[in-house]
Amino acid sequence: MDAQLKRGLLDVCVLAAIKDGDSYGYKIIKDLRPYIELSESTLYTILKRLETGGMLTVRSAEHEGRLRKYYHITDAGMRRIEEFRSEWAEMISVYQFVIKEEHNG
Amino acid sequence: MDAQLKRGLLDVCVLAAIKDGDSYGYKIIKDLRPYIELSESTLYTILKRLETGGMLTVRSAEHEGRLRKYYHITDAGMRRIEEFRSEWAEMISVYQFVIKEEHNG
DNA sequence: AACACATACTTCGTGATATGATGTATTATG
DNA sequence: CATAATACATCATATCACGAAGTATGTGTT
Repeated sequence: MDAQLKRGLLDVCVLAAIKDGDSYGYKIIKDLRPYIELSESTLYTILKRLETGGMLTVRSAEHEGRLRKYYHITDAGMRRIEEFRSEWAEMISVYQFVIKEEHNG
Repeated sequence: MDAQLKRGLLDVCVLAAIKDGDSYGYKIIKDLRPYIELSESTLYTILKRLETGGMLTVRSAEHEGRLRKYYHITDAGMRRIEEFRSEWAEMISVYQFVIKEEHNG
């Protein structure tokens, strides 16, 4: 997908990936892969931003010797997803304007 | 609308604004206003980028003493709009993932 | 005449951000 | 024992939207 189009979706996709249960970086990337591709550097940047913005909280846990950081969505994060629903309506209106055909007789 | 969400739409909106007839900067802003808000500095940046990318051509003309630069969409520009239609399908799939509800019994 | 406002395009600096490259460390697989 | 997969971290870079400020002309108001 076009890099610019992705920009508005990434944050909310990451939130959606943890909204039904805590998850961690590597898993989030794999879960999102069917819908949207993102690299590790991109994801960790996003996770940091979402944490700073109070959209999620982090907890470190050891899993089979390896460190894992589990991300948990907050109320603000859930509200962000709801907000996206409203924004989608605007998106549709823009989409329809873009693909609108002129009447040619 | 969210600034990041706009990013993927702006280029294609500007193309759509000239696809049914040549237009100029100030008019494009007004025509797009009901759908998406953009400032002059943003628009002229976009127009320059689209010109460089071969999506449109420019022609200067005087209109009542004032300079106007009319923008004309190219075949590549039209193809960009068609491409957006395909991207939209991906967008919908992302949207559905984001708003999907878990089955809670 | 003086002033505000709309039209019309231009340039500059800044902040946000996606991404590749690179690094560290452990476990699993052949 | 080498390779891949897992897992997180940091840095430099390029793209880009946008506010601010500037130049210039026409229109409307008092």
